[in-house]
Formats: sequence, structure tokens, C-alpha cells
Amino acid sequence: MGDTGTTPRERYRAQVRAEIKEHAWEQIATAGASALSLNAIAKRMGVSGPALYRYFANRDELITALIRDAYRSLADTFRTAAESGADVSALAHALRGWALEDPQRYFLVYGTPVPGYHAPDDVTTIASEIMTTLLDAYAGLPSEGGPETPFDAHLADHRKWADGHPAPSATLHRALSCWTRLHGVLSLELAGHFTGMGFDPALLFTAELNDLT
Amino acid sequence: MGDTGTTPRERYRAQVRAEIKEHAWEQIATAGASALSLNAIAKRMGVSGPALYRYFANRDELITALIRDAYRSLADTFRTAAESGADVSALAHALRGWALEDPQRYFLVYGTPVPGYHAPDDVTTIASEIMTTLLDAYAGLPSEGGPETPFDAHLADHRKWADGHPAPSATLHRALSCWTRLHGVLSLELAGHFTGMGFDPALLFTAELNDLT
DNA sequence: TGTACATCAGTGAACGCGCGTTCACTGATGTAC
DNA sequence: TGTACATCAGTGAACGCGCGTTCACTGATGTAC
Repeated sequence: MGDTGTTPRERYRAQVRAEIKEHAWEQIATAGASALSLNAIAKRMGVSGPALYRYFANRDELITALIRDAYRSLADTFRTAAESGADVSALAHALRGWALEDPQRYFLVYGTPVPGYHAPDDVTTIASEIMTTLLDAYAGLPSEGGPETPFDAHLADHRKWADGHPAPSATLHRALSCWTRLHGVLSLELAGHFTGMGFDPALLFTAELNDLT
Repeated sequence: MGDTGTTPRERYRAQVRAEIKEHAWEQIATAGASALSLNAIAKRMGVSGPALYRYFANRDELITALIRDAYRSLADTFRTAAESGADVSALAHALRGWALEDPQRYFLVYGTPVPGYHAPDDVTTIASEIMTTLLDAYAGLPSEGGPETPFDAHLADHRKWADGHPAPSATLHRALSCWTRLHGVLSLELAGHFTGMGFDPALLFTAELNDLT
């Protein structure tokens, strides 16, 4: 055990916070994020309701922390994969694996937005970190010789994001297409819109991916 | 006013049911489906809470009715478009228009599923009516000469849905791809994942569509 | 090593709230003769 | 056209529930001398 420079009390706090989050995820997996209740978590932990207020100021702060963790978790999955030399295809499968691991966590990030809720700024930062990893994977590929599309031209003029990135707009376009296509299959699959159709969604995912690289 | 063969009381009931649903949609647009409350709707209508129980047995039945109406609304939009000779591209734009009209309605159908909730059978029927309209649009096109993909082969063996449809598996594949790609752009756009990136999601949607026809 | 004090985790009572839902009822609307 | 009866929409009181959150408190843990 390395000395992390934290006091025992700080370590204890971090541990309890983590335990609370774990129970929160369980509850979300069972009944959806909108059913998340501090009291219910406390009951599961064998602790009184108000005890949790030592660790999270209120329900909203807990949810925000969960959202942040979910983004962070995907960003780390991506970064780790990229550092091991993952190409676009490997990144795509990492995304799919991450989503299947906990569908409700996926939906907390990419599912129905709650009207009025605004994610904090740092979450936006993590989101663009994720996209950048994918973009980098495309930037490493030889660029396809196709003609410039109207959307490429539009991107050249309007890319506020990835503005400093060296990749040309055509590459940014490819990364965006990839991103949306993967989420198209994933979100429909995880929401159960393919059940009863007989085919294996994994193969559709791969088929989409093959069109993309 | 044509005689619909209904009694005044039946017409009144239908009207009040519709009014309840309208208020429900407003509430969903404002605070999301999970915040839907019969009492709140009643208050908005200037009526006591229990009054609504004359029209819906309980909260779940109201939500189910809303989901059914949402599916029906999209199916009608699609059917009407198809009957006016819409091609794949026109259907896609009809889908987009429908989604933008009321994003929360879109998410009620294609958004985060509530764990444990199972839509009734007739909704599944409407869902496949929608897909069939798209498939028909593809079936009317000259088939592309590309080689058979592994997923085409898989579909040939496992297409439980559209089993009786004359379209070859390659066409079914194209319709499924189209469906997932459009939803990929739409769901990310409506959830706000493109905000701050600067580009116009409508153009990405069209760009995806151009790859598809 | 021992004592005095400060910090802080967790408790239990309490608050007000809005929810879904039931029930016995009133009064208006429609039907049968 | 008028009366007697049945239907049914809506009311108001009431139920139990679980929620988020506050507060004053006890008791354990850590710190300073």
C-alpha cells in the first residue's frame, strides 16, 4: 500500500463516497436514474438517511458525480485502448464493450436528457477528450481520396471544436460519422429495438464499422 | 361535422382523454416523462385529482397510451409520406421533422428505456409497420451490385422479422443501416451532444443520408 | 504516555411536500315510458 | 311534453407512502501539549 499522502479520515471518506456511488449504480440499473433516492441508498447501506449528507450536499450533486464518473470511465477506456495502439475498429469495440457492461450507465451519458439539467463544464471537457481520441485514430490513417463533400466544406468554416486539431475537415467528418453510426446501433440495441428481429446486433455493429474504415 | 356513430357522452370522454394527454405532453416536454404526475395534470386542468381516474385507470395506463400515440404518430407520418411517393431521403427528413417537433416524444420512443417496463404488443406491431415503410422504400430502388456481406448472409438465416417480405437480405441490411445511422445523428443531436461544436447537425444528417442512397 | 480539546461521522426526530389511489357522495346528463 | 329512473362525471376527504432535507444531539476518532 503506497502512502497516498491522505489522512485516514480522508481515505475513509473517499471509501464511503465510493460505496454510496456503487449502491447508486445498482439502484439505477434496477429502476433507472430517475428513481435514484438517497434514502433508499442509505437503507441499503444500513445507515440513516441524513448520514449521506456528510458525503454529498444533495441528490443532484450525487447524480452529477455519477455522470462525471461515467464520462471519465469511458474516457479512460478509450485512452487506455489508444495507448495500447488501438485503431478505429478497436476503439469502436471498446465503446461497445463499455456500453454493454452497464447499459444504464451508457444511457446516463447518451440517453434521454432531463430538460433543464445542465452538465458541469468539466464533463464537456471529458466529452471532447473522448472525441479527440477517436479523431486521433482517424488522423493516423491515410486519408481517403474521395471528393470534398458539402459537409466537409461546412466543417472547414464552422468547426469550433477541434479547431486546433491538425486533422483536415474530411477526417473530422469521418470521425463524426463513425461516432454517430456506432451510437445509432448501440442505442437502438440497448433500448431493445432489435429484440424479436432475430439477427445479432453485434454483427450489425461490425457491419457498420466495416463501412467506416 | 359527420356523424361518427358515437353518443355525445362518448365524444365528450374522447375529448377529455385527449385534453389530458395534451397536458401530459406539455408536462413531459417541461420536466421529462419520469416527472409525469396525474395530480399535476389535474391541477393544470382545473379539476380534482381523482377526476382523471374516470379516463385512465392509473398513471401507467396514461403513459402507455402516450407511448402508443407517439408510435402511431410516427407511423402515420411515415405512411402519409410514403403514400405521396416519398423516397428514402424524404422519409428520412420526415423522421427528422417528426423528432424535432417534439424531442421528448422522440425520446419516449427511442430514448432511455425504463428497466422493467414492457411495451404492449400492439406497439411492437406499429414499430414494425414503421420499419416496413422504410424497407419498402428501399425495395423500390434498384439493388446495388456490391458483394454480399457477412451480415447479409447472417440476415438471410436469421431474419425473423420481415420474413415474409420479398426484399432480399441485402436490402434489409440497407434499411437497417439507414435506420441506425439516422437515429445515431438524431439522438446525439437532440440530446445536445453537438452543442458547442459549431457545425449544423442538419448537414451531418444530410451527409449521412447521402452515403445511404 | 496521558490528558484536554477539537473535529467530525452518524443518529433520530421532525418538517413539509406531492404522489398515487380509494371511497362515499352530489349533481348533472341522458334514457324509457 | 313530462315524469321516473339510471348512468356517470366530478368532488372532497382521507389513506399511506417515500421523498429531500434540517437540526440538535451523541459518541467516536484524531490532534496538541
